[in-house]
Amino acid sequence: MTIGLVDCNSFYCSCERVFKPETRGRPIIVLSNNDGCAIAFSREAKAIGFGQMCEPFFETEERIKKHKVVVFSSNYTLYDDMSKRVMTLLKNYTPELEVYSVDEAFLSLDGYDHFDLVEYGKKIRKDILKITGIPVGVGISKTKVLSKIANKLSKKSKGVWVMNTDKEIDEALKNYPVRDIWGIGSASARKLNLLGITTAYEFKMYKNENLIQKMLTKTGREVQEELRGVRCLEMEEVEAKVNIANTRSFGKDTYSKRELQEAIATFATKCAEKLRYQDSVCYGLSVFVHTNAFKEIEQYYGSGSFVFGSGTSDTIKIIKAAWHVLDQIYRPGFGYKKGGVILNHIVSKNENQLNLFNQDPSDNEKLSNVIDLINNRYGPRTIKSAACGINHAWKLRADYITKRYTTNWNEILTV
DNA sequence: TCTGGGGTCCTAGGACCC
DNA sequence: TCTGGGGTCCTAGGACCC
Repeated sequence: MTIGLVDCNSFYCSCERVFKPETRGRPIIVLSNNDGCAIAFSREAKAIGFGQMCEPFFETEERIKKHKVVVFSSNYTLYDDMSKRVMTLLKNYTPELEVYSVDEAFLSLDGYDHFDLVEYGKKIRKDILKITGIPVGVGISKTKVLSKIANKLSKKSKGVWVMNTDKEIDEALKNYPVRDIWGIGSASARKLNLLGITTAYEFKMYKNENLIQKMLTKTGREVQEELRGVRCLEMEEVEAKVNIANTRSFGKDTYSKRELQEAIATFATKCAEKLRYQDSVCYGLSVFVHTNAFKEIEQYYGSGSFVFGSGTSDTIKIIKAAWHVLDQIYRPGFGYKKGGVILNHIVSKNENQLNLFNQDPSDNEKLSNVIDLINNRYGPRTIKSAACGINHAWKLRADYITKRYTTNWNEILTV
């Protein structure tokens, strides 16, 4: 019974660093969409006091200058591609890989007990670094929750941490704050503190399981069992998404309905592409727009939803529905700062039920598929609905964006 | 005065994650 | 001037059914 967790160190920063080797050893931060706030920090940046998730960028500019921090806008095209490379390599080290997020994956290592797991972890690290340029940490233990902890401890040693005996595990848990356990957030940590529990070890040993179930629900109870080495969270197949969203802050306050329509159409298009990519259809969507919550002005938050007669993944249909909702929620006079489209009630294309009373033949699957093909070959948005507009006055800021070195021939690295 | 019992389905909201 | 985005799971409670 062994599970490994491989996690890329400061992933976004590391991706940028691969193509800018001159930034080695220098503090790096990566900004969120719209250059709004800091979301990723290199080790050097953490060492000089950065690291607070979502700290507003403009409030840190002084410190950034002072420490000569290298700043990047986020470049998700690059990060996604680098992520795929890392994950593809990781498949070589396990019969079963669960990609948990863009920068981490669980490896089933059942039956590897006779291996020298520390050496195995070191090999994984070395190979990934050599081939992709991304440094990773490897944690190995009995359950997912424990391997998460092992992974965190790996960052403070040489990148690999294995704990498989009860002694090794208890020793680690005694110094591990309950708040830092995977699955225990601030609300649960507060409740556990009330019971006098502050370390992972105390949580593991706490005997009143019924109370834990009551206070932290099933989720919290499973975490407790996992700390005890009992597997509750299995390796999972990566399943199709149940909700698909595309939401953005606008670069400026937006008053014009026309501009909102363009933004909403763009979000809807993006959602529909993701939907088709996973061979699904949706039965409903919701749309929201709201004013700038940070300003002391009259606020308005509008949202509404739409239900389709039968499942669809047709971009045109989805845009029309989203606009219909926008018509209902738009109030003139407000400066909108944020908006989004969320698709829900998603099922596999094969399970789509046609509606007896509403057999809509306009669902143009072929058209959407051809558009996808063209956009895949010639670049995103080569062809799009005119509804999305051209100028994108609402567009976000990205003043420090790097090139798409690995996915676009025109932006390939020059040496 | 007193008001059954056993279900299912859906949704909103909380909590958590990266 | 400026404040991110995209997900999952669980539970309680309402609506509804027989």
